[in-house]
Amino acid sequence: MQYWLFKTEPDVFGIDDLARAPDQTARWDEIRNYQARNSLRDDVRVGDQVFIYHSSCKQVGIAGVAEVVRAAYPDPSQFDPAHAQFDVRAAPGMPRWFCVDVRLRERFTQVIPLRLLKTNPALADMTLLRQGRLSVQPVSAAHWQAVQDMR
DNA sequence: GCCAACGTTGGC
DNA sequence: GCCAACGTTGGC
Repeated sequence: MQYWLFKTEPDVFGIDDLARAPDQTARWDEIRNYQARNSLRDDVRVGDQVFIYHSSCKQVGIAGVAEVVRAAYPDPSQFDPAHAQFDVRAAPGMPRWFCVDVRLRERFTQVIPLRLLKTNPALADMTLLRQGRLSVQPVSAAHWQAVQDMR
């Protein structure tokens, strides 16, 4: 079992939307970054635990935990010409982008702010703080625990 | 809205 | 394969 951090913009789809989704389960899609894609496609497995991170919003930070319930499959949005994330270079049978399904496990009573994460020495070399723009990133067991300890 | 950091594209 | 130009992310 591995740990991850997935970013999302709550104005588009946040942890509250996940909580309201049928079976509190949703497709994690529209990832259009190769490094993130490679993680999704090759390394994210059913049962992996995921921090849900809210970006580009009022309360930037880690909002809760989800669990991967379906491993990588082709992201349908890439094939839909009406979709903003349509990719003309992709074709069914030759998908370029992948998605997974996640189920909510826990919504933190308070978002753990990025501002606070930055002050924790135990997180100094966490990918989130080092490579700010990666939308799917692995989290070490030590970093996972250090974040949990900040709740 | 600004802008730094980083990712992608495409000519050569 | 290099790298300039351009596009995007995301905190502030």
